[in-house]
Amino acid sequence: MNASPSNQSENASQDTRERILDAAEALIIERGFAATSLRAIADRARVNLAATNYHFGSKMGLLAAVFHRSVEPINAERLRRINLLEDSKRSLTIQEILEALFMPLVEDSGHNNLLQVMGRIYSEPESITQPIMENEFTETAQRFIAALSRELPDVNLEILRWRFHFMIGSIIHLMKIQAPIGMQPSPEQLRYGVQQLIEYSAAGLTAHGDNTHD
Amino acid sequence: MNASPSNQSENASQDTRERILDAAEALIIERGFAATSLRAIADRARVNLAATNYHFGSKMGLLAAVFHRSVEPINAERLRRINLLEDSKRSLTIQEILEALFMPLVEDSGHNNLLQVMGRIYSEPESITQPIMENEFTETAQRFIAALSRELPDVNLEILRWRFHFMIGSIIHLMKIQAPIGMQPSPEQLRYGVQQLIEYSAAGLTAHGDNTHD
DNA sequence: GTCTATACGCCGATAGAC
DNA sequence: GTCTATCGGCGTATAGAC
Repeated sequence: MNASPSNQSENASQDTRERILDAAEALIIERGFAATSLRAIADRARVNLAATNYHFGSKMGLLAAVFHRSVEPINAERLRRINLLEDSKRSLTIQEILEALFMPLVEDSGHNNLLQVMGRIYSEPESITQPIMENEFTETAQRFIAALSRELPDVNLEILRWRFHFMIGSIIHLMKIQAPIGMQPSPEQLRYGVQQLIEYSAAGLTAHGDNTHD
Repeated sequence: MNASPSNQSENASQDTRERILDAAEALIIERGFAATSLRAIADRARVNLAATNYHFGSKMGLLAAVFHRSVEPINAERLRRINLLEDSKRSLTIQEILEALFMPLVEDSGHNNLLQVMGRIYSEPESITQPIMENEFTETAQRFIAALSRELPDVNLEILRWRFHFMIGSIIHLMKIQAPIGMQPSPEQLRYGVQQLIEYSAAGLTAHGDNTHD
C-alpha cells in the first residue's frame, strides 16, 4: 500500500495540492481563515505563493476545498445512519433522528480535526462563506427535515423548517464556543454538549403551539 | 430644541464622530464589516481617512462603537422589562421572560436598522468580533438566566446555561438568515420568526432530562 | 484637540517567462 | 505546473497644520 507511483509528475501535482490543503487546514484551525494569508499557507506548504491560486483559483476556493474535505465524510455518515433508520420501517423517535444527525460530529472516524475546521469556518465572514456551507449542507438538511416531518405530523412543515433552522443555529454556536482560539475542546465536553443539544432540540421540535400562555 | 450650539468647535468634533458612525453603519449594513474599508467610510462621511483612527483607534474600535450604539437601547429595554416582571412578585411564565428578552429586537423604538447591524456584525470573523459582543451582552444574559432559573427550579443551573447558549445560537442564526446581503426583511416576517423562536426555546428550556428514549 | 497629508508593510490576485 | 515580478487596495502610524 502507498507504493511508489507509476507516474511521478501526476503524483507531484497531487502532492502539491494536498500539501496546500494540509497547510491551509492547520493554519485555519490555529488562526482562523481571515487571519491566515495565502503567503503563510504557501510558506508552510513549501510551495510558491502563485501555486495556491493556480490550484484553487482564489482564497475562497481554497476555503471551500478545505471545508469540503472535512465535512464530506461527516455528511456521508449522517446519510448512512438515516438510511439505516428509515430502512427499519418502524416509527422513529426524534432522539434517534437527531443522534444520526449530530453524533457523527463527535465520534472519531479517522481524522479528529473536522470539528475544529467547521467551528472556525462557521465563524467566518458572512456572505462569502455562507453559500459554501449551504451547498454542502442542503441535501442532508432536506433528508433530515423529511424524516422529522414524518414523525411529527402535527407540526406544520413550514414551522418545522423554522425549528430546524433554530437547531442549526444552536449547533453552529456550540461549535464556535467549543473551538476558540487554538484551543482543543476535550472529547468528553463535546459529546456532553451535543447530548444536551439533542435533548434541548428534541423538546423544541416537538413543542405544540397552543401553550402560548400559562 | 436643537438650537445653535454655544461652542461650535465642540459641536464640530461631535459632528465628525457622528458622521463617521453613520457612514460606517450604513456601509456595514450594505456590504458587511470585512468588506467595508476605512477609506470607503471616510469618503462617505466626507472626512479624512486618518480621522477614523483618531476617533476610534482602529477599525475594530469603530465596529465596537457602531455595535454599541445599536445594541445599547435594546439591552436597556430588555432590562426595563425584566425588572418590571420581577417587581410584580408573582411567578412568571417562560414565555413572558423570553418575550422580554426577544421582543425588543423586533419592536420599533426610533431607529429600525438595529437588527440589520446586529445581523451583519454577528456574521463577522470570529475572534475579533466575539469579545465585543460578549462584553455587550454579559449583564443581560446573567439577569435573564437568573430569572429563568427561578422559574425552572428542576433544571440544573449548569444545564440551563447550556440551553441558554443554544437559544442564543438560534437567535443569532435567525438574525443572519433574516438579514442577507442588503436585503431588508419585512417586520412581519421578523416578528413571526421571533415568535416561533420563543415557542421553540420555551419548550427546549423546560425539557426534563429523563425522556431520553421512547 | 481636531484634522490632514503621506508613507509603510501587508494582502489577494495575475501576467508572463521558463 | 511552477516561478518571479508586480499591481492596486488594505489597515495603521505619525508628523505637522490649524
